[in-house]
Amino acid sequence: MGRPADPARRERTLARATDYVLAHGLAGLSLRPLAAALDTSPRMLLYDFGSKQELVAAVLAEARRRGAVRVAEHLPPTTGSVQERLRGIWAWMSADERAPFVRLFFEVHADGLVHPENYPDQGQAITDWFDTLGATFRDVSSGPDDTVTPTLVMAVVRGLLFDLTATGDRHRTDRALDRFAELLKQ
Amino acid sequence: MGRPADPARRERTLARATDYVLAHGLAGLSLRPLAAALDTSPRMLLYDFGSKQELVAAVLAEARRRGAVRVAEHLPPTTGSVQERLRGIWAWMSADERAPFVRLFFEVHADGLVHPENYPDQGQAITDWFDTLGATFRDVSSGPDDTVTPTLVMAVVRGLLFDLTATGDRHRTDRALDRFAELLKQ
DNA sequence: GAGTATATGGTACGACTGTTTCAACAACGA
DNA sequence: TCGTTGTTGAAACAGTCGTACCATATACTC
Repeated sequence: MGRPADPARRERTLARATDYVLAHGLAGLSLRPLAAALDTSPRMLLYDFGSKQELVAAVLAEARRRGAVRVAEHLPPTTGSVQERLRGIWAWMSADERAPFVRLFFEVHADGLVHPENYPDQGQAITDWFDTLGATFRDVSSGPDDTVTPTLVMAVVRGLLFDLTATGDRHRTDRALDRFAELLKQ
Repeated sequence: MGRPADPARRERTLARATDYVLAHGLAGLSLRPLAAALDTSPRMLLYDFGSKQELVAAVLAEARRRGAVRVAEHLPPTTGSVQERLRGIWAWMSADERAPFVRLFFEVHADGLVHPENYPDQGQAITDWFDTLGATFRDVSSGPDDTVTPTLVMAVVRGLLFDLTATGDRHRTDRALDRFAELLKQ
């Protein structure tokens, strides 16, 4: 009895809040501007999420969920040469459409270095890639549970993303990835 | 005439403030706690630096200065094999003593992605490494002004640092660097 | 209608923020 | 001693932050 709950409201708010965080970043996030942009109120944000910390956690989970879906859609199984696969991963991750996601990625990592207690699953997010990439680069791995190849591939991608986002020099970073692909081929 | 100025005070404060930022990070930096830790007052910090923004800029310049000195001291010219040089760079950059510096490095990069206007020389800091590393890996470069090799080497180091700081898995990251060294050797 | 649970708005609290203002003190030359 | 310049403390200002409190509105069952 009583008024029926409306769980869709929270979901709708979460989706729009995730858009907002992807657009504006995590660092300066504040309830009042966020609420204003979402046509709601700080009161309702706390009503739905309990606290800012829980809201942020929900937003990050949602962002990661979106990213995982896109990755699953995009990464095909082992087809083509090593270079083609590597170039595909790089082209997709470094595309302009991924920029907000990449930015949030770096932001969370940096904040996690200062406040590790807030991100209990930070390591998990990194190592999760290994299952995906381990399968993709099985033919250049030293074994079925080779973690070294995925580690190196992801390090190159992340390191070049770091460079690209800081310098904007796409030509140089693209060529560096090609060089890595050549090295890996041998 | 009048009381003589004491420029040493500002220098002393800057040095200790840099220690503090390296220890506590940039994100939550606040004048009152900083002043308390430095046995001074917010009043004096603004007196010496004009504003918080200028103080931060001075601290970052000082941190970069310290880093540059250490790098210059540590990186010898081209001696030993490619693997030895690469392993030396990695061992030095991933050492525990460098952790505060690395953390600040990632923090500045992340903040620069959200507020590029505050870091006009962000790209510069990246490309500065090329002169240093270009010289160190001259024998595997395709030419005297090859920027691709330094870009790739730095991407691997930064990417693995990202991984190491997030997961703490030194064994796996060490092995990934070794794998890269083998690839580069060929 | 009453009863009840959910959903909101408005407002204020206490703790912070960077910065300013006003006053006083300290060290020098004349 | 006096004027001058550099230094410093205390307090306040105007703003923002997350959050709690209180009232009210809404939508349902009985």
